[in-house]
Formats: sequence, C-alpha cells, structure tokens
Amino acid sequence: MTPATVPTREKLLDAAEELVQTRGYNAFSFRDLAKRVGIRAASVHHYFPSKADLGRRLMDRYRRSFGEALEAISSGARDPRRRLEKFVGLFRETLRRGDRLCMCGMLATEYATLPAGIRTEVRRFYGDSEAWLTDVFNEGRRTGRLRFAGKPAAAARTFFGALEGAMIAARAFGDERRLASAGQWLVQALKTTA
Amino acid sequence: MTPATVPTREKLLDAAEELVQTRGYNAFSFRDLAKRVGIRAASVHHYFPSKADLGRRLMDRYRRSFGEALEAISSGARDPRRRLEKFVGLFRETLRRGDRLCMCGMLATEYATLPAGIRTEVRRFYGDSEAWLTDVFNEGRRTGRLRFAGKPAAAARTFFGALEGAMIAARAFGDERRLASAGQWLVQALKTTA
DNA sequence: GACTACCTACCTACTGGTAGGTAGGTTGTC
DNA sequence: GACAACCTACCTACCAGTAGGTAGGTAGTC
Repeated sequence: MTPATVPTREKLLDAAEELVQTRGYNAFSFRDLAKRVGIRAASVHHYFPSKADLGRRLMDRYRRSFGEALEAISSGARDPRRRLEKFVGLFRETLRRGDRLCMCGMLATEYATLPAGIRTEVRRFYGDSEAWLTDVFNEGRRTGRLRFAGKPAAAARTFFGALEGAMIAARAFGDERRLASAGQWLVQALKTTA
Repeated sequence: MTPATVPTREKLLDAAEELVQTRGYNAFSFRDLAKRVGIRAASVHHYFPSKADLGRRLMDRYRRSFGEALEAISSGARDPRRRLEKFVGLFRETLRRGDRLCMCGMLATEYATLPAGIRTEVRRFYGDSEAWLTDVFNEGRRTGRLRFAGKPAAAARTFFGALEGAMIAARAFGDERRLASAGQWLVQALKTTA
C-alpha cells in the first residue's frame, strides 16, 4: 500500500537510487537529482544535509530492502538450489529494470573515493548478503543438495562476487543473458562439484 | 631496456593508469594528473587532445600489455590448470600494487558515463580475455584436466567476471585473500565438476 | 508562533578545454 | 657559417559550465 502521493523525500531517494545504480556516486549531482524530482538543487539539502548523507541513507535503505527480498526468498523456497536461483533472479530483475547494477557493486568499485559513512554501509551490505548465502550453502551441504569444496563462507563470497562481476559485464554488452548464463553456470557447478 | 628518462607522455599514461584503476575515470582530473607528473594541466592537452582520447589510448595500452602477459603465460605454462592459476596471479598482482582494480572492471562499471571510444576499448578487453580463457577451457576439456558443464565460452565468461567481482570486494575489505580464495575456489570447481 | 517545504540568489572550488606565448632544438637553403 | 622556417614541450591566463553547499526569504499548515 504505497500512498497516492509519494513524499518528496522518497522521490529523491528513488531518483538517487537509479542514478547511483546506472551512473555511479561520482557521476551524478544534486542538480541532476533535483531536476528529476521537480525541485531545485538547493532544496535537496532540506532533506539531506550533504551528498555523503544522502549516499549513506540511500545505501542503508537499499540494504534493508534487499534484506527483505532475501527473507521473502527464504520463506518462499525451502530448497537451497531454488534459493540460489531466486537470488540470481534478484540480480537479473535489477539489470532488466533500466540497466541498473547492484548498488553495492557500483559503490564498491568507487570505494577509494567514498566518504567513510558510505564505505561502512557498503561493507555491511556485503556482510548481510554473504551471511545469507552462507546459510544457504550450509543447509545445502547438510542436506546434500549442494556439493562444493571448502568452507561455505568462501563459496558464498565467490558466488556473490561472481554475480556482481557478471552483472557489470552484462550491462557493458547490453546482454542480460550474460548474467543469466553465469548464474546458471554457478548453480550447476554447485550441484555437481565434489 | 627502458630509457633512463621516461618520456612525459609515458609518465602521463602511467599516472593516469594508476588514477583510473584506483579512483575511476570520472574521479580524476587533468589537474590531478598534471600534478603527479610535474607539469601544468593545460600541457596535458599537448599529448592528449581530450580526456576521452587519453582514456581511449590508456585502455588500448592496457589491453595490449595484458595481452602480452597472457602470451607469456601461454608460453610459460602448458597445463590448463596452471594457466588459470597464473591468470588469477595477474589479478592478485594488480591488487597488491597499490590497491588497483582491473581497469576493465573499473571502466565497465562506469560504462554508462563513458565516451564511445572508451566503451569500444572496454568491450575489446573483455573479448580478448574471454577468447584466451576459452582456449584454455577448450584445451582443458580436451585433455581432461578441466571438467565443467556447458560451453567453454560460458565458463570463460563466468570465470573472468568472478575474478573481477572478487577483486572489487577484496579491495573494499582491504583483504587480498578474498581474491586469492575466490581464485582457488573457482579453479578447484573446474577440476571436479562433472 | 512554530514548523514544513520549498524558493531565489549566491558562494567558492573545480571541471575540461582554448588562446596565445616562449624557450630551445632541428632542418634546409644560400 | 648565417639565417629563416619549423618543431617540441611546455607555460600563463582565461573561458563557460558545473560541483557541493549556504543564507535568507516565503507561502502554507498545525
């Protein structure tokens, strides 16, 4: 139940989200943002004192929203393989929705230029995602539905990073199948590896 | 035999390379660049008419240099597994040398904001790398040293993207082992997958 | 009267890029 | 050997445009 009139603050976060996911944190300005929402650049400061603050809150919201999506997968699918496929589906959906990258992957690439507050949020996102995947891999190994070498946490990190990388390449080539194919390949490898 | 005095043009490319790999194309200026080399920003235009031109030539040089590294691996190691390990070694070395990312991964993330000439070079880099890896995977399957499902080209793309993604995460966490571990995991998976 | 949600007007710092100049070297002609 | 013509490798000074951010005002709501 979203309200009929979206509050300006949410509109700003929505517009900033799209700009960060497509262009990156360093490649959008308050003027870009304001134009999309229909207010003046100076007015954005009424909601977010600085760009760093906006970025931090944006990443925080994104992480929470992603966390909810993961919970939905957990309660919707019991099978570890199925959960991984749905996880891949989240990335595919993001890419399809206007050639967006995962915000976490985008910001991690810009890491060296980011304010401290945003850096913390980026790492937190990695932490949350990898923790969820580690649970899936643990469960998969326990039930024999997934087979892989090494620690579940290492598999989780590799899996997550591989999707981020595939997403970046897929967008550069304008070919969503690159991401789908990588997802399939990874899940396949996790079924059959000793 | 490098000359005792490195020509300014090369110094500029070297400095730009480091800036792009650490901060990104959108996060460095001609002034940053000029300061590092010890000349004025306007003088950079004497060597490179525009930033887009600099970026294009930079990526071109990087691709050629990477290509030479791949040739060196090919002639130094015959075993497909060993070649993959050395390929991973290239990425680890880059990360260790001043927290640099692969320039291709960095620019692909900034893809939406790049001039056409640079975009072309980025895709060319993907093409070259994936072609080399595809050869390795073909050879690996033929000799039975590598085992994986699907087409070699799909495995190559996934492998390459996974390393790019792992590298990005490794730098954000200031933990090179994240990259090493992902590399090991992937090669391991490629030994034993049916 | 206080608060929210904006606005105009403006600031300083910086962006990529240009115009025009200069010091010093090389090449060609007589 | 003298001198013009041209080159490379920079320089200072400047341009329009944009960055993030600030000060202070206004119209409407509780």
